[in-house]
Amino acid sequence: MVNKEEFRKKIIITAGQIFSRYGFRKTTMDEIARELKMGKSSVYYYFESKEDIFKAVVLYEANLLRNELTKAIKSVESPVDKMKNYVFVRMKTFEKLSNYYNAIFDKNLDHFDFIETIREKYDREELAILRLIIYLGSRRKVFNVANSEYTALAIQTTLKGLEVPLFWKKKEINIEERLNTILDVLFYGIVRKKS
Amino acid sequence: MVNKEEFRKKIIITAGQIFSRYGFRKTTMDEIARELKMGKSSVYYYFESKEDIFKAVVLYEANLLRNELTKAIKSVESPVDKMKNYVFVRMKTFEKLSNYYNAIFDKNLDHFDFIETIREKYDREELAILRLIIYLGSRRKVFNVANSEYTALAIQTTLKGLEVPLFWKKKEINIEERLNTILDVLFYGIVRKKS
DNA sequence: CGAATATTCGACCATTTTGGTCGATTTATT
DNA sequence: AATAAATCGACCAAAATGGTCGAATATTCG
Repeated sequence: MVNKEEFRKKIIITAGQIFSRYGFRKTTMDEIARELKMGKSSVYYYFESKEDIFKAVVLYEANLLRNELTKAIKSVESPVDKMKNYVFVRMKTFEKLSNYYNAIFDKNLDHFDFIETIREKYDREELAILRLIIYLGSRRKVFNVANSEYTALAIQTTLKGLEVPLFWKKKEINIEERLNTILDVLFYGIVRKKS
Repeated sequence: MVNKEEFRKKIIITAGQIFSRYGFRKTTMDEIARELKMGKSSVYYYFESKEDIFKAVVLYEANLLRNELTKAIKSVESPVDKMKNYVFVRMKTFEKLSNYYNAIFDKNLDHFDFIETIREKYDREELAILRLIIYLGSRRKVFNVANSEYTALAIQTTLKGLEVPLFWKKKEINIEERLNTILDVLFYGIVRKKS
């Protein structure tokens, strides 16, 4: 193999797909190896355990999410649009990164220590982004908030509340609609009233 | 328990949900029992084996499908509408009855003898329905076919071809659109040209 | 080339999981 | 109270599973 890292990535992606279908528990190392068309022992050449692969998958997805998010807020100028984009992309992307999502939110699943670490890290990062957007909006007199820190925290709480029902997407809730409503509510309380 | 049959049905429905999530193989008897809030041995009081439950689930879903279909063609009068409804409902319902669907079409899954039997039976029934619709349309001079039997067979083939890609619904194919197109094609070759 | 290194693989193992059983216990019926 | 219906926990043999190891095969490099 030309690049060992490249191969690890391939394993991560393939394993990620299987994990997202069956969950960590019900996914077999043989299954992963079979899908990769290689012997099980060969997979162990790249990762030292099943948990290790899962960890890499979750990390990979978490990074994906962060990239999407930074891209999303960079793509627009106004703070309102930044906030809108952030919420939308966060939601849409979460839908796909089911391993990251499940790892963090599914209580029934096995919980590893590293997940807590990752969760905390990304919570912190998210808070920083939100704080920045709010601060920017505040500076431009578009937002009217007393304290960026606490406001960011409040918004993050809202977003977290939004995550769980995501799992019930089977029901015919129009997610766009719902997001827009939430954004409206958010802005209605946040946007400086004219005059 | 008031009614033993009633309880069997409850097991069938619950087990059906789990089967549809994990497949036959990866579903555990303990899991089914746990979801039903009863001991595993109690489940065995109603069914004699895991395969037995699966059989019942598939049969149950197959019946559901048939009911939906007969209802659908009875709800309208014109042969064209009957045909339209039939194709639509068949498609929509298949999406939900994943156990029946998988049992029949997923080659990777374990295959039991009883599945073949069920498949053949419902193939025969479907053919009869199609034949009837075509015959009716033919009689009313709406359809123009030489032989109901063979035409029904041809349509069934088309429907079967449509089933497999259903599984790839992840892709953004607009299923309504596609169905309509197929129906158009179907009718364009079938409907008697005016004058 | 040939030695050293990287990669793959099949066979194997210890432990866990799992479908299924059984006798005992509890609950409902007569 | 006696019988039958239903539930359950403990248990088991067989299968599945995560992981190991040494050998085999490719690849790199002096």
